[in-house]
Amino acid sequence: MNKAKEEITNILKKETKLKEINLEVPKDSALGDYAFPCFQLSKQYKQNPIEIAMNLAKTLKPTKLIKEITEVGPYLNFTINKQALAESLIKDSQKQDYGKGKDKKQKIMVEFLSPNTNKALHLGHIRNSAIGESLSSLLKFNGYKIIKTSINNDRGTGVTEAMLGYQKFFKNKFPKGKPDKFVSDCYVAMKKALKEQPALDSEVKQMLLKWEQKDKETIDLWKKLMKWVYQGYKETYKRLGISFDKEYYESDIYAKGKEIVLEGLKKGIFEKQEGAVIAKLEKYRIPDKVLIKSDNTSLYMTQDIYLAKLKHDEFKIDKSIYVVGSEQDNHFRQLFKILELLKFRFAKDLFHLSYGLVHLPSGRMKSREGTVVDADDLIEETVNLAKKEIKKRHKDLSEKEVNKRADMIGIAAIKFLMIKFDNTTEFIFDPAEAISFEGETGPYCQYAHARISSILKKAGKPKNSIKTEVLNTDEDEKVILLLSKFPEVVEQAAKSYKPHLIARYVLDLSQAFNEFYHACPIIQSDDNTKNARLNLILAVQQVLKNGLNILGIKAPDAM
RNA sequence: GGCCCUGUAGCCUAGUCUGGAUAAGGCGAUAGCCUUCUAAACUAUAUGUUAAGAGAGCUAUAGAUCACGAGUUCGAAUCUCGUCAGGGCCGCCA
Repeated sequence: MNKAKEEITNILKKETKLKEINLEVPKDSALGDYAFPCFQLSKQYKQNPIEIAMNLAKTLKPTKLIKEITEVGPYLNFTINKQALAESLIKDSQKQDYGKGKDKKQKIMVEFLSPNTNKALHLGHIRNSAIGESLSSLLKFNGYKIIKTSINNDRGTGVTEAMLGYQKFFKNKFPKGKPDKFVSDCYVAMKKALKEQPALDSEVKQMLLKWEQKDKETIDLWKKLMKWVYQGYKETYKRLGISFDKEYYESDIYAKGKEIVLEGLKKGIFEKQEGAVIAKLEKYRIPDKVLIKSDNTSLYMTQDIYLAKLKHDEFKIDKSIYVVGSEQDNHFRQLFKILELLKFRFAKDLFHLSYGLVHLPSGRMKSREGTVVDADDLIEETVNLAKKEIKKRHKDLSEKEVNKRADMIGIAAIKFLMIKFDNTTEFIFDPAEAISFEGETGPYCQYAHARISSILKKAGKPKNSIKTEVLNTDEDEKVILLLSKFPEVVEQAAKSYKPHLIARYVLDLSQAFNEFYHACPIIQSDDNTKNARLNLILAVQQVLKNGLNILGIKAPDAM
């Protein structure tokens, strides 16, 4: 909480004896910066809220930080003395660790991306990883120790279909372009063949069986394809800034978990029906779930039970977050309930961060039909557009520099688009919006940062001592107030696992800065004002950078 | 059929958890700004002038029955119930 808000809370607590003070922000900033609605006291005081507000306004005295306390109807409004607030704030917020939370001494594991390794990454993976990465950075910034993980679903029907597709249609060929795309081609070709000749299905089953029996030829083929896929992924990960502390592989653990389930069966937690082991969950208003198939093989769920335990055993984590799309809401409700029934202590520390699917204008993406937006293509397209824009503005940059900037800007545009909505929001992917750099976009925020850099470069480093009283226009004050709120925003976003709150904040700050920039001369002002404003924008620059960093977006000095 | 999520200007969203003042932002539309730090030319070398261009900038205006109906409350976009519409999931896929 910033100092001004803290002071208001303390004053009100002392006066009203309330334990919790819920302050609001007035709709109109002319009314004040914080408001205390007095309705909540009217029962206790047996007075109407307007009178209470009047009395409080008389009793409470302004302080150094609180310039004015006024009553407007039933509201008690507080106007902050921004110049006083700015005194320590500007210095504080120029530091790299401004907004950082205290060390929470807790370890959180964040699982995200978790691709099926029979195909290249698509648009959905971009949203997933943008959320996963930004959530991880956010929690880390807030003081948690973070372990990022992904489980590669590298076996099963899909992977086998890609393998058979390779054998049937691409035998002895090698990838020409990006190797994961080549594997996608094998998969899609096989899917197409299966549609035309459903009888081929038995060949898939046979090959899967051979794989499970560790038939050498089959395993070699599998290894070959997986190598290609990971080669391709590695490139995309690097470009998007995705990294993991630990990667799991379904092929290592897919058969495990059965023991846990069988033990549960023995204890009567699960039931056997028609040869399959089933968790009866309907009394919890969750659909029942098969845990071991009647052919005695396991399922994704079986493995997930094991993996949940493995994560806790291996890393001694305090919390486990799964970033997975909303289509699997039920899967995780089932998983968490099952783990609870099995009496694992960590069952209460699991959280499914569900996010809405990304649709295409033509409908839902289906990779088996090839109707997806490929991740690399999307990046390429956006980066190319950024390149054009850069060349329009700068004629004398080296090709290398243009490419570097274009990468930074294009990827910022994509990531920001993926994070700026609340995670539950589904959206229809509009290519024009993805490559737009105006309005509520990543490049807009980057531009604010770059602009500040360019001003500072021209003006030089400001002096340390600041006369904050000159920062007295509406625009100055708006920026100061926003700067003071950054730590609360981080806290709130981390608490609720909502990275989009950071995106919103960065937008607000960029906007406030741009308004300020247009209204308030900096370099042309008198020395005191110039120095104070340079210090102010230095603070804005740092906070923008901190915010963008959390979102996995680079803060450029020029663009 | 059951369960979960969503419904806010022409369009996209924030706000909903934790009820509070005139419902906020972006796109698009319309009308402007022409610089101070982007940028060209000129000479009078100026915080200059000029035609233009550019715009990851800014300002203003218009645009909302917060899906609909009821309830709770001093007060509802927000909580509860119902209806409608869209999306997702529903025992041996992930």
